[in-house]
Amino acid sequence: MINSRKTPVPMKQESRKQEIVNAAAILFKEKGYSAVTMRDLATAMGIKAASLYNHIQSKQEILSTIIIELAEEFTTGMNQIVNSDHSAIQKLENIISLHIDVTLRNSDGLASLNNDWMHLEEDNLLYFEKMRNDYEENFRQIVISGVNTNEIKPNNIEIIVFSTLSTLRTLYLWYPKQKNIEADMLKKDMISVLLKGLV
Amino acid sequence: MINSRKTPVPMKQESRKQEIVNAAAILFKEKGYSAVTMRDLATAMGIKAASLYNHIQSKQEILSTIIIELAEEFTTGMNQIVNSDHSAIQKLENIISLHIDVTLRNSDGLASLNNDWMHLEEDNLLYFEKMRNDYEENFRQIVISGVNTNEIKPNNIEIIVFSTLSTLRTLYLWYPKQKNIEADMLKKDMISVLLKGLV
DNA sequence: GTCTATAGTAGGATAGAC
DNA sequence: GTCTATCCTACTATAGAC
Repeated sequence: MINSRKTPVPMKQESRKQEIVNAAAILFKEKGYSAVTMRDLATAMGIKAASLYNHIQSKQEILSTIIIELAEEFTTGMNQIVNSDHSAIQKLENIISLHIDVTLRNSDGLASLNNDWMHLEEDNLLYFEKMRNDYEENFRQIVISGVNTNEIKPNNIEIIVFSTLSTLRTLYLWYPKQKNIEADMLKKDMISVLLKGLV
Repeated sequence: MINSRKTPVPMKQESRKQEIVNAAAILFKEKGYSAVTMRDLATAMGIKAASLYNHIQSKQEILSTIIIELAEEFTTGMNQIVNSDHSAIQKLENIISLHIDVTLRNSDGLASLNNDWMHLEEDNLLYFEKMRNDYEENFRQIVISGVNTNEIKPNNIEIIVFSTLSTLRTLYLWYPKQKNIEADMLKKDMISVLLKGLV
């Protein structure tokens, strides 16, 4: 709920809810959704558990806020890439770039997206699974078109899709540990390693 | 139920505990350690929760049985590879092979090793973390030696280590979905994709 | 080896005072 | 917006009968 007051306010509404969501993402990353209690979260916020419910409706709402927002970000980014008229290799480079951008902006939330999506309920679970499947299928089709145009070596398609996606999906685990690496350098090196190989 | 008789039987002791551990690994893979209850596990085994405690001491013991055994398997395998006199590339190929072998044998347990190790307690947590750090450091040193002998392109070392390990560590998520791929073919293709690149 | 019954604790969430 | 108090449910684990 954005701007739910009588007097209109310039910007940055609902920041208390966002603070809770951000704090929750950090805890979910450390222990997983199921192992984090509302009391843990309240302690991290410096308040009591009951007070959380003035800002959020349920623990489940926190999880879906984290995950659905990120999944939509990936979906939007992928759609732009798919609808561009770049080569397959350029599209893959843009996908790597997309993952790095999202990881820099919200690496905590990506932990939930990767490990706790199965705790989403009802419609949100179905919605997430559809976005995830579509994302993978778009990725696969880009790889296939790259093989067809001889841009990509004709290895087993599924292994290419899996190995590349698994690296991009676990960036969130690794990036925060790297102290002195800039986004542009990271993109360049990831493209080099993922697309051009080690040897 | 195997071997539940008065007369002693040659081999395969404690199989009831192993059945419980195996059933638990499947459930832990689906929902994570914290979200799986002893009632869930008992239902999967076709008994009541209280009956589980005739075979195991605690839920925690199940988790540590799954994880520590696998971690020791990786540690043993890595030590053999490190102490061999192969080239860096050959060592990396053997590491890929090790991961594929372990994944084929126990892909369910690998989910716990990857996602639920932080729920280990006390000594087991420290023991696990030491094995994991040592494993990564051994991996890193092999990559470094490969760069020094010009076997491996001098990209950012950490990116090479991270991208390769993240693919190998998430094999368990992907392999069971592949119907018609044999271990040898998988090894060959993984080596090709991970070491020689896509382009 | 499995059962019923239950102890003891901790979880998500609500009511109502301030 | 936060608090205290509390409800109700569900959890891990134990005791003791069969």
